[in-house]
Amino acid sequence: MSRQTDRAMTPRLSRAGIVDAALDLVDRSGPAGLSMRALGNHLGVEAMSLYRHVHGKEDLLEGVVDLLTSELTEVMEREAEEHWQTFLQNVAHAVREIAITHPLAFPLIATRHPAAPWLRPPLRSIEAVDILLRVLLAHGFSDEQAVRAYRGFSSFLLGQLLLEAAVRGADVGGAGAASGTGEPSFSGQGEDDLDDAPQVRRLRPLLSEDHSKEEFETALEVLLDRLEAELSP
Amino acid sequence: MSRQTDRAMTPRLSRAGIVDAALDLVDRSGPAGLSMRALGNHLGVEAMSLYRHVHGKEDLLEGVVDLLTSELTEVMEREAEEHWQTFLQNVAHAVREIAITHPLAFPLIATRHPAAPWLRPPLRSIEAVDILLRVLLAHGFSDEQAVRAYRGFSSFLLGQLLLEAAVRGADVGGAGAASGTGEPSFSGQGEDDLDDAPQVRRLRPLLSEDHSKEEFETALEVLLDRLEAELSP
DNA sequence: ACCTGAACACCGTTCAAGT
DNA sequence: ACCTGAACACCGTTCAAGT
Repeated sequence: MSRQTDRAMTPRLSRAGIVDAALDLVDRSGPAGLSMRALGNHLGVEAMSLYRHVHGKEDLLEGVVDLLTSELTEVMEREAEEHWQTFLQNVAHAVREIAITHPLAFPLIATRHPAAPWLRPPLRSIEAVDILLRVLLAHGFSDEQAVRAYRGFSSFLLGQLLLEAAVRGADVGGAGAASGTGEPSFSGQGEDDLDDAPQVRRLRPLLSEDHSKEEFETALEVLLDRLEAELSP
Repeated sequence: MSRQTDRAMTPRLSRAGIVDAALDLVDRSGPAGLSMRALGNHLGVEAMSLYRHVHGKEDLLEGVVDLLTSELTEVMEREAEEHWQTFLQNVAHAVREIAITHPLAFPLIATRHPAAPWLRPPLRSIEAVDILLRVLLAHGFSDEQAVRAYRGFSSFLLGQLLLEAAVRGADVGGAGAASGTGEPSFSGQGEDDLDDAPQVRRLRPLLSEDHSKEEFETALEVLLDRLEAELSP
Protein backbone atom coordinates (compact mmCIF):
# COMPACT_ATOMS: atom_id res chain seq x y z
CA MET A 1 0.00 0.00 0.00
CA SER A 2 2.19 2.80 1.23
CA ARG A 3 5.83 3.09 0.23
CA GLN A 4 8.27 1.19 2.40
CA THR A 5 11.80 -0.14 2.31
CA ASP A 6 12.54 -3.70 1.18
CA ARG A 7 12.79 -5.52 4.45
CA ALA A 8 11.53 -3.54 7.39
CA MET A 9 8.44 -1.45 7.89
CA THR A 10 9.52 2.04 8.86
CA PRO A 11 7.67 2.52 12.11
CA ARG A 12 5.00 5.16 11.73
CA LEU A 13 5.11 6.01 15.39
CA SER A 14 7.87 7.12 17.72
CA ARG A 15 7.95 8.53 21.20
CA ALA A 16 9.28 11.85 19.92
CA GLY A 17 6.58 12.12 17.28
CA ILE A 18 3.87 11.24 19.76
CA VAL A 19 5.11 13.78 22.30
CA ASP A 20 5.33 16.44 19.59
CA ALA A 21 1.76 15.79 18.58
CA ALA A 22 0.65 15.83 22.21
CA LEU A 23 2.20 19.25 22.76
CA ASP A 24 0.47 20.38 19.60
CA LEU A 25 -2.88 19.29 20.96
CA VAL A 26 -2.28 20.92 24.34
CA ASP A 27 -1.23 24.14 22.63
CA ARG A 28 -4.49 24.19 20.74
CA SER A 29 -7.01 23.17 23.35
CA GLY A 30 -5.29 22.87 26.71
CA PRO A 31 -4.53 19.81 28.80
CA ALA A 32 -8.23 18.91 28.85
CA GLY A 33 -8.11 18.55 25.06
CA LEU A 34 -5.44 15.88 25.25
CA SER A 35 -6.77 12.35 25.36
CA MET A 36 -5.09 9.19 24.19
CA ARG A 37 -7.91 8.68 21.73
CA ALA A 38 -7.82 12.21 20.35
CA LEU A 39 -4.07 11.95 20.07
CA GLY A 40 -4.27 8.66 18.19
CA ASN A 41 -6.85 10.15 15.89
CA HIS A 42 -4.59 13.17 15.32
CA LEU A 43 -1.81 10.79 14.30
CA GLY A 44 -4.00 8.63 12.11
CA VAL A 45 -3.72 5.65 14.40
CA GLU A 46 -5.77 3.88 17.06
CA ALA A 47 -5.24 5.04 20.64
CA MET A 48 -3.99 1.63 21.72
CA SER A 49 -1.01 1.84 19.40
CA LEU A 50 0.43 4.66 21.48
CA TYR A 51 1.07 2.32 24.38
CA ARG A 52 3.90 0.66 22.47
CA HIS A 53 5.87 3.92 22.63
CA VAL A 54 4.65 5.64 25.73
CA HIS A 55 4.01 4.10 29.12
CA GLY A 56 0.67 5.79 29.62
CA LYS A 57 -0.82 9.22 29.86
CA GLU A 58 1.26 10.18 32.86
CA ASP A 59 4.43 9.33 30.97
CA LEU A 60 3.15 11.20 27.94
CA LEU A 61 2.63 14.39 29.95
CA GLU A 62 6.06 13.93 31.45
CA GLY A 63 7.37 13.79 27.89
CA VAL A 64 5.60 17.00 26.97
CA VAL A 65 7.10 18.80 29.96
CA ASP A 66 10.55 17.44 29.11
CA LEU A 67 10.17 18.59 25.52
CA LEU A 68 9.25 22.07 26.69
CA THR A 69 12.16 22.32 29.09
CA SER A 70 14.84 20.58 27.01
CA GLU A 71 15.39 23.75 25.05
CA LEU A 72 15.87 25.52 28.35
CA THR A 73 18.64 23.20 29.49
CA GLU A 74 20.44 23.82 26.22
CA VAL A 75 20.31 27.56 26.82
CA MET A 76 21.70 27.05 30.29
CA GLU A 77 24.59 24.95 29.05
CA ARG A 78 25.36 27.51 26.37
CA GLU A 79 25.32 30.46 28.79
CA ALA A 80 27.08 28.79 31.71
CA GLU A 81 30.29 30.77 31.14
CA GLU A 82 28.61 34.16 31.33
CA HIS A 83 28.56 36.36 34.40
CA TRP A 84 25.90 35.12 36.79
CA GLN A 85 23.67 38.13 36.24
CA THR A 86 23.75 37.73 32.47
CA PHE A 87 23.19 34.01 32.93
CA LEU A 88 20.10 34.45 35.09
CA GLN A 89 18.80 37.14 32.74
CA ASN A 90 19.09 34.86 29.75
CA VAL A 91 17.62 31.87 31.52
CA ALA A 92 14.71 34.00 32.73
CA HIS A 93 14.04 35.19 29.20
CA ALA A 94 14.25 31.66 27.85
CA VAL A 95 11.64 30.50 30.37
CA ARG A 96 9.45 33.46 29.51
CA GLU A 97 9.73 32.54 25.84
CA ILE A 98 8.38 29.08 26.65
CA ALA A 99 5.52 30.54 28.67
CA ILE A 100 4.60 32.90 25.86
CA THR A 101 4.78 30.45 22.99
CA HIS A 102 2.99 27.70 24.94
CA PRO A 103 0.61 29.50 27.31
CA LEU A 104 -1.79 26.58 27.56
CA ALA A 105 0.99 24.07 28.21
CA PHE A 106 3.02 26.15 30.64
CA PRO A 107 0.86 25.32 33.66
CA LEU A 108 1.91 21.69 33.17
CA ILE A 109 5.48 22.70 33.94
CA ALA A 110 4.33 24.56 37.02
CA THR A 111 1.77 22.19 38.41
CA ARG A 112 2.92 18.62 37.77
CA HIS A 113 4.83 17.07 40.62
CA PRO A 114 8.55 17.19 39.98
CA ALA A 115 10.65 14.03 40.23
CA ALA A 116 12.49 15.16 43.35
CA PRO A 117 11.24 17.40 46.13
CA TRP A 118 14.07 19.90 45.73
CA LEU A 119 13.33 20.43 42.05
CA ARG A 120 11.33 23.63 41.92
CA PRO A 121 9.35 24.42 38.79
CA PRO A 122 9.86 25.86 36.29
CA LEU A 123 13.35 24.34 36.58
CA ARG A 124 12.40 20.69 36.48
CA SER A 125 15.58 18.75 35.73
CA ILE A 126 18.46 17.91 38.00
CA GLU A 127 20.77 18.92 35.18
CA ALA A 128 19.28 22.41 34.94
CA VAL A 129 19.47 22.97 38.68
CA ASP A 130 23.05 21.73 38.74
CA ILE A 131 24.12 24.16 36.04
CA LEU A 132 22.45 27.03 37.82
CA LEU A 133 24.08 26.21 41.14
CA ARG A 134 27.45 25.74 39.46
CA VAL A 135 27.29 29.17 37.82
CA LEU A 136 26.40 30.88 41.07
CA LEU A 137 29.06 29.05 43.06
CA ALA A 138 31.65 29.91 40.42
CA HIS A 139 30.95 33.60 41.01
CA GLY A 140 31.46 33.64 44.73
CA PHE A 141 28.07 32.58 46.07
CA SER A 142 28.30 30.50 49.21
CA ASP A 143 26.35 27.24 49.32
CA GLU A 144 23.59 28.88 51.30
CA GLN A 145 23.49 31.93 49.07
CA ALA A 146 23.33 29.81 45.93
CA VAL A 147 20.45 27.73 47.25
CA ARG A 148 18.60 30.84 48.40
CA ALA A 149 19.12 32.42 45.00
CA TYR A 150 17.80 29.31 43.29
CA ARG A 151 14.68 29.43 45.44
CA GLY A 152 14.07 33.13 44.87
CA PHE A 153 14.65 32.76 41.16
CA SER A 154 12.18 29.92 40.73
CA SER A 155 9.48 31.62 42.81
CA PHE A 156 9.88 34.76 40.77
CA LEU A 157 9.62 32.94 37.43
CA LEU A 158 6.62 30.93 38.50
CA GLY A 159 4.57 33.80 39.88
CA GLN A 160 5.32 36.12 37.01
CA LEU A 161 4.95 33.69 34.14
CA LEU A 162 2.02 31.63 35.34
CA LEU A 163 -0.05 34.79 35.49
CA GLU A 164 1.21 36.00 32.14
CA ALA A 165 0.52 32.60 30.57
CA ALA A 166 -2.99 32.59 32.06
CA VAL A 167 -3.80 35.89 30.40
CA ARG A 168 -2.41 34.81 27.03
CA GLY A 169 -3.93 31.36 27.35
CA ALA A 170 -7.37 32.86 27.85
CA ASP A 171 -7.00 34.65 24.53
CA VAL A 172 -5.99 31.48 22.74
CA GLY A 173 -8.88 29.40 23.94
CA GLY A 174 -8.66 28.93 27.69
CA ALA A 175 -10.31 25.83 29.10
CA GLY A 176 -11.56 24.72 25.70
CA ALA A 177 -14.52 27.08 25.73
CA ALA A 178 -16.05 27.60 22.31
CA SER A 179 -15.79 31.25 21.37
CA GLY A 180 -17.63 33.04 18.64
CA THR A 181 -20.86 31.12 18.81
CA GLY A 182 -23.31 31.40 21.68
CA GLU A 183 -23.61 34.66 23.58
CA PRO A 184 -23.40 37.55 21.15
CA SER A 185 -21.48 40.25 23.03
CA PHE A 186 -21.54 39.37 26.70
CA SER A 187 -18.05 40.49 27.61
CA GLY A 188 -17.62 38.50 30.82
CA GLN A 189 -20.08 37.18 33.37
CA GLY A 190 -19.20 39.47 36.25
CA GLU A 191 -20.02 42.65 34.44
CA ASP A 192 -22.85 44.00 36.57
CA ASP A 193 -21.19 42.96 39.83
CA LEU A 194 -19.04 45.99 39.21
CA ASP A 195 -21.75 48.08 40.88
CA ASP A 196 -20.40 46.97 44.24
CA ALA A 197 -16.79 47.46 43.20
CA PRO A 198 -16.36 51.13 42.37
CA GLN A 199 -12.56 51.09 42.34
CA VAL A 200 -12.39 48.10 40.04
CA ARG A 201 -14.93 49.72 37.75
CA ARG A 202 -13.11 53.03 37.70
CA LEU A 203 -9.71 51.41 37.18
CA ARG A 204 -10.85 48.79 34.73
CA PRO A 205 -8.97 50.29 31.77
CA LEU A 206 -5.80 50.43 33.85
CA LEU A 207 -6.34 46.92 35.16
CA SER A 208 -6.82 45.62 31.63
CA GLU A 209 -3.60 47.09 30.30
CA ASP A 210 -0.93 44.53 29.61
CA HIS A 211 2.43 45.54 31.01
CA SER A 212 3.69 42.00 31.50
CA LYS A 213 6.89 42.60 29.55
CA GLU A 214 8.00 45.64 31.56
CA GLU A 215 6.85 44.14 34.83
CA PHE A 216 8.86 41.04 34.14
CA GLU A 217 11.96 43.05 33.34
CA THR A 218 11.78 45.29 36.37
CA ALA A 219 10.92 42.46 38.75
CA LEU A 220 13.89 40.55 37.36
CA GLU A 221 16.11 43.60 37.91
CA VAL A 222 14.89 43.89 41.47
CA LEU A 223 15.63 40.24 42.13
CA LEU A 224 19.13 40.44 40.65
CA ASP A 225 19.89 43.59 42.63
CA ARG A 226 18.75 41.92 45.80
CA LEU A 227 20.93 38.90 45.11
CA GLU A 228 23.91 41.09 44.40
CA ALA A 229 23.40 43.07 47.59
CA GLU A 230 23.24 39.87 49.58
CA LEU A 231 26.33 38.57 47.83
CA SER A 232 28.65 41.42 48.87
CA PRO A 233 27.17 43.22 51.84
CA MET B 1 -38.03 5.31 56.72
CA SER B 2 -35.75 7.96 58.14
CA ARG B 3 -36.98 10.69 60.44
CA GLN B 4 -38.52 13.69 58.74
CA THR B 5 -40.81 16.59 59.54
CA ASP B 6 -44.57 16.36 58.99
CA ARG B 7 -44.98 17.96 55.60
CA ALA B 8 -41.78 18.45 53.72
CA MET B 9 -38.81 16.20 53.24
CA THR B 10 -35.75 17.97 54.58
CA PRO B 11 -33.50 17.95 51.53
CA ARG B 12 -30.53 15.73 52.16
CA LEU B 13 -28.42 17.65 49.68
CA SER B 14 -27.46 21.30 49.39
CA ARG B 15 -24.96 23.19 47.30
CA ALA B 16 -22.97 24.12 50.39
CA GLY B 17 -22.83 20.56 51.64
CA ILE B 18 -21.83 19.25 48.23
CA VAL B 19 -19.07 21.83 47.87
CA ASP B 20 -17.83 21.06 51.39
CA ALA B 21 -17.62 17.38 50.57
CA ALA B 22 -15.89 18.14 47.28
CA LEU B 23 -13.20 20.16 49.03
CA ASP B 24 -12.83 17.28 51.45
CA LEU B 25 -12.22 14.86 48.61
CA VAL B 26 -9.74 17.19 46.91
CA ASP B 27 -7.89 17.69 50.19
CA ARG B 28 -7.51 13.97 50.53
CA SER B 29 -6.63 12.86 47.01
CA GLY B 30 -6.19 15.92 44.84
CA PRO B 31 -8.34 17.23 41.99
CA ALA B 32 -7.92 13.92 40.15
CA GLY B 33 -9.67 12.17 43.02
CA LEU B 34 -12.79 14.28 42.61
CA SER B 35 -15.42 12.75 40.36
CA MET B 36 -19.15 13.28 40.42
CA ARG B 37 -19.60 9.60 41.10
CA ALA B 38 -17.05 9.44 43.90
CA LEU B 39 -18.58 12.56 45.40
CA GLY B 40 -22.08 11.10 45.26
CA ASN B 41 -20.80 7.95 46.85
CA HIS B 42 -19.09 9.99 49.56
CA LEU B 43 -22.44 11.66 50.28
CA GLY B 44 -24.43 8.43 50.19
CA VAL B 45 -26.28 9.42 47.06
CA GLU B 46 -26.22 8.70 43.33
CA ALA B 47 -24.05 10.99 41.23
CA MET B 48 -27.00 12.22 39.20
CA SER B 49 -28.62 13.74 42.27
CA LEU B 50 -25.84 16.29 42.47
CA TYR B 51 -27.00 17.97 39.28
CA ARG B 52 -30.06 19.35 41.08
CA HIS B 53 -27.79 21.53 43.22
CA VAL B 54 -24.74 22.12 41.11
CA HIS B 55 -24.61 22.99 37.43
CA GLY B 56 -21.90 20.49 36.61
CA LYS B 57 -18.36 19.70 37.49
CA GLU B 58 -17.06 23.05 36.32
CA ASP B 59 -19.51 24.83 38.58
CA LEU B 60 -18.59 22.49 41.43
CA LEU B 61 -14.91 23.37 41.14
CA GLU B 62 -15.84 27.02 41.01
CA GLY B 63 -17.71 26.46 44.25
CA VAL B 64 -14.68 24.85 45.86
CA VAL B 65 -12.49 27.80 44.88
CA ASP B 66 -15.09 30.25 46.18
CA LEU B 67 -15.29 28.36 49.45
CA LEU B 68 -11.53 28.51 49.84
CA THR B 69 -11.34 32.21 49.11
CA SER B 70 -14.48 33.36 50.91
CA GLU B 71 -12.64 33.30 54.21
CA LEU B 72 -10.02 35.49 52.58
CA THR B 73 -12.51 38.17 51.59
CA GLU B 74 -13.74 38.26 55.17
CA VAL B 75 -10.22 38.89 56.41
CA MET B 76 -9.82 41.69 53.91
CA GLU B 77 -13.03 43.36 54.99
CA ARG B 78 -12.03 43.07 58.62
CA GLU B 79 -8.56 44.53 58.05
CA ALA B 80 -9.49 47.25 55.59
CA GLU B 81 -9.00 50.02 58.14
CA GLU B 82 -5.43 49.06 58.98
CA HIS B 83 -2.36 50.72 57.55
CA TRP B 84 -1.72 49.40 54.06
CA GLN B 85 1.42 47.53 55.10
CA THR B 86 -0.35 45.78 57.96
CA PHE B 87 -3.26 45.08 55.65
CA LEU B 88 -1.09 43.44 52.98
CA GLN B 89 0.81 41.51 55.64
CA ASN B 90 -2.38 40.09 57.08
CA VAL B 91 -3.86 39.27 53.70
CA ALA B 92 -0.64 37.56 52.68
CA HIS B 93 -0.67 35.46 55.81
CA ALA B 94 -4.32 34.57 55.30
CA VAL B 95 -3.57 33.35 51.77
CA ARG B 96 -0.62 31.38 53.04
CA GLU B 97 -2.85 29.79 55.65
CA ILE B 98 -5.14 28.57 52.87
CA ALA B 99 -2.21 27.20 50.88
CA ILE B 100 -0.89 25.34 53.91
CA THR B 101 -4.15 23.85 55.11
CA HIS B 102 -5.26 22.89 51.59
CA PRO B 103 -2.06 22.16 49.67
CA LEU B 104 -3.76 19.83 47.20
CA ALA B 105 -6.59 22.25 46.52
CA PHE B 106 -4.54 25.43 46.33
CA PRO B 107 -3.44 24.87 42.71
CA LEU B 108 -7.11 25.13 41.76
CA ILE B 109 -7.09 28.73 42.94
CA ALA B 110 -3.98 29.40 40.95
CA THR B 111 -4.73 27.54 37.77
CA ARG B 112 -8.44 27.83 37.02
CA HIS B 113 -9.32 30.66 34.69
CA PRO B 114 -10.65 33.62 36.62
CA ALA B 115 -13.99 35.18 35.70
CA ALA B 116 -12.44 38.39 34.42
CA PRO B 117 -9.06 38.88 32.79
CA TRP B 118 -7.93 41.45 35.35
CA LEU B 119 -8.61 39.14 38.27
CA ARG B 120 -5.22 37.72 39.15
CA PRO B 121 -5.05 34.61 41.30
CA PRO B 122 -4.88 34.03 44.17
CA LEU B 123 -7.22 37.04 44.51
CA ARG B 124 -10.13 35.73 42.52
CA SER B 125 -13.11 37.90 43.37
CA ILE B 126 -13.93 41.41 42.22
CA GLU B 127 -14.83 42.21 45.80
CA ALA B 128 -11.39 41.22 47.10
CA VAL B 129 -9.59 43.22 44.44
CA ASP B 130 -11.79 46.21 45.13
CA ILE B 131 -11.00 46.17 48.83
CA LEU B 132 -7.29 45.90 48.15
CA LEU B 133 -7.32 48.78 45.71
CA ARG B 134 -9.41 50.87 48.08
CA VAL B 135 -6.98 50.38 50.96
CA LEU B 136 -4.00 51.34 48.82
CA LEU B 137 -5.71 54.39 47.35
CA ALA B 138 -6.75 55.51 50.83
CA HIS B 139 -3.10 55.61 51.84
CA GLY B 140 -1.86 57.81 49.04
CA PHE B 141 -1.19 55.36 46.24
CA SER B 142 -1.94 56.80 42.84
CA ASP B 143 -4.11 54.76 40.49
CA GLU B 144 -1.08 53.48 38.65
CA GLN B 145 0.80 52.71 41.85
CA ALA B 146 -2.16 50.83 43.29
CA VAL B 147 -2.57 48.70 40.19
CA ARG B 148 1.14 47.99 40.07
CA ALA B 149 1.11 47.02 43.73
CA TYR B 150 -1.82 44.69 43.13
CA ARG B 151 0.08 43.00 40.31
CA GLY B 152 3.28 42.63 42.29
CA PHE B 153 1.43 41.34 45.31
CA SER B 154 -0.44 38.64 43.39
CA SER B 155 2.68 37.46 41.54
CA PHE B 156 4.53 37.23 44.81
CA LEU B 157 1.81 35.21 46.52
CA LEU B 158 1.39 32.86 43.60
CA GLY B 159 5.05 32.07 43.09
CA GLN B 160 5.79 31.63 46.75
CA LEU B 161 2.72 29.66 47.79
CA LEU B 162 2.30 27.45 44.77
CA LEU B 163 5.77 26.07 45.38
CA GLU B 164 5.20 25.72 49.09
CA ALA B 165 1.88 23.98 48.50
CA ALA B 166 3.53 21.63 46.00
CA VAL B 167 6.06 20.51 48.58
CA ARG B 168 3.43 20.01 51.28
CA GLY B 169 1.02 18.42 48.84
CA ALA B 170 3.61 15.84 47.85
CA ASP B 171 3.83 14.79 51.48
CA VAL B 172 0.09 14.43 51.81
CA GLY B 173 -0.36 12.23 48.79
CA GLY B 174 0.50 14.14 45.65
CA ALA B 175 -1.18 12.98 42.43
CA GLY B 176 -3.01 10.21 44.19
CA ALA B 177 -0.01 7.91 44.23
CA ALA B 178 -0.29 5.07 46.69
CA SER B 179 2.50 5.30 49.21
CA GLY B 180 3.68 2.64 51.60
CA THR B 181 3.04 -0.35 49.42
CA GLY B 182 5.03 -1.11 46.29
CA GLU B 183 8.70 -0.15 46.08
CA PRO B 184 10.28 -0.79 49.47
CA SER B 185 12.87 1.98 49.89
CA PHE B 186 13.40 3.59 46.50
CA SER B 187 13.66 7.18 47.62
CA GLY B 188 12.89 8.91 44.32
CA GLN B 189 13.46 7.85 40.73
CA GLY B 190 16.24 10.25 39.80
CA GLU B 191 18.60 9.07 42.48
CA ASP B 192 21.50 7.76 40.40
CA ASP B 193 21.25 10.64 37.92
CA LEU B 194 22.96 12.58 40.66
CA ASP B 195 26.27 11.24 39.34
CA ASP B 196 26.12 13.88 36.62
CA ALA B 197 25.00 16.59 39.01
CA PRO B 198 27.76 17.01 41.58
CA GLN B 199 26.50 20.30 42.99
CA VAL B 200 22.99 19.02 43.47
CA ARG B 201 24.36 15.91 45.13
CA ARG B 202 26.66 17.86 47.39
CA LEU B 203 23.98 20.40 48.30
CA ARG B 204 21.17 17.93 48.63
CA PRO B 205 20.77 18.36 52.39
CA LEU B 206 20.66 22.12 51.95
CA LEU B 207 18.24 21.84 49.05
CA SER B 208 15.96 19.61 51.09
CA GLU B 209 15.72 21.97 54.04
CA ASP B 210 12.39 23.67 54.35
CA HIS B 211 12.71 27.40 54.93
CA SER B 212 9.42 28.32 53.34
CA LYS B 213 8.21 30.26 56.37
CA GLU B 214 11.26 32.53 56.61
CA GLU B 215 11.51 32.90 52.85
CA PHE B 216 7.91 33.96 52.70
CA GLU B 217 8.38 36.53 55.43
CA THR B 218 11.51 38.08 53.99
CA ALA B 219 10.17 38.11 50.44
CA LEU B 220 7.06 39.82 51.75
CA GLU B 221 9.22 42.37 53.56
CA VAL B 222 11.17 43.03 50.39
CA LEU B 223 7.98 43.54 48.43
CA LEU B 224 6.51 45.93 50.99
CA ASP B 225 9.75 47.91 51.17
CA ARG B 226 9.81 48.21 47.41
CA LEU B 227 6.22 49.42 47.35
CA GLU B 228 6.93 51.96 50.06
CA ALA B 229 10.01 53.25 48.23
CA GLU B 230 7.98 53.65 45.09
CA LEU B 231 5.22 55.37 47.02
CA SER B 232 7.33 58.23 48.36
CA PRO B 233 10.50 58.54 46.27
C1' DA C 1 7.62 -5.86 15.10
C1' DC C 2 4.03 -3.14 14.98
C1' DC C 3 -0.84 -2.02 14.93
C1' DT C 4 -5.85 -3.20 16.03
C1' DG C 5 -10.67 -4.99 17.97
C1' DA C 6 -12.87 -6.07 21.62
C1' DA C 7 -13.39 -5.53 26.28
C1' DC C 8 -13.20 -3.57 31.14
C1' DA C 9 -13.77 -0.21 34.49
C1' DC C 10 -14.30 4.10 34.76
C1' DC C 11 -15.90 9.25 33.47
C1' DG C 12 -19.68 13.56 32.90
C1' DT C 13 -24.26 14.40 31.72
C1' DT C 14 -29.31 13.97 30.34
C1' DC C 15 -33.91 12.61 30.94
C1' DA C 16 -37.83 9.98 31.71
C1' DA C 17 -39.40 7.61 35.59
C1' DG C 18 -40.22 6.75 40.38
C1' DT C 19 -41.55 8.26 45.42
C1' DA D 1 -39.67 18.41 45.17
C1' DC D 2 -36.20 15.52 45.27
C1' DC D 3 -33.71 11.35 44.03
C1' DT D 4 -32.76 7.37 40.76
C1' DG D 5 -32.09 3.86 36.61
C1' DA D 6 -30.97 3.52 32.36
C1' DA D 7 -28.60 5.32 28.68
C1' DC D 8 -25.15 8.00 25.81
C1' DA D 9 -20.79 9.50 24.52
C1' DC D 10 -16.76 9.69 26.16
C1' DC D 11 -12.24 8.27 29.02
C1' DG D 12 -7.44 5.20 30.10
C1' DT D 13 -5.68 0.74 29.74
C1' DT D 14 -5.02 -4.39 28.78
C1' DC D 15 -4.54 -8.26 25.95
C1' DA D 16 -5.29 -11.63 22.61
C1' DA D 17 -5.48 -11.40 17.81
C1' DG D 18 -4.19 -9.95 13.27
C1' DT D 19 -0.62 -8.51 9.48
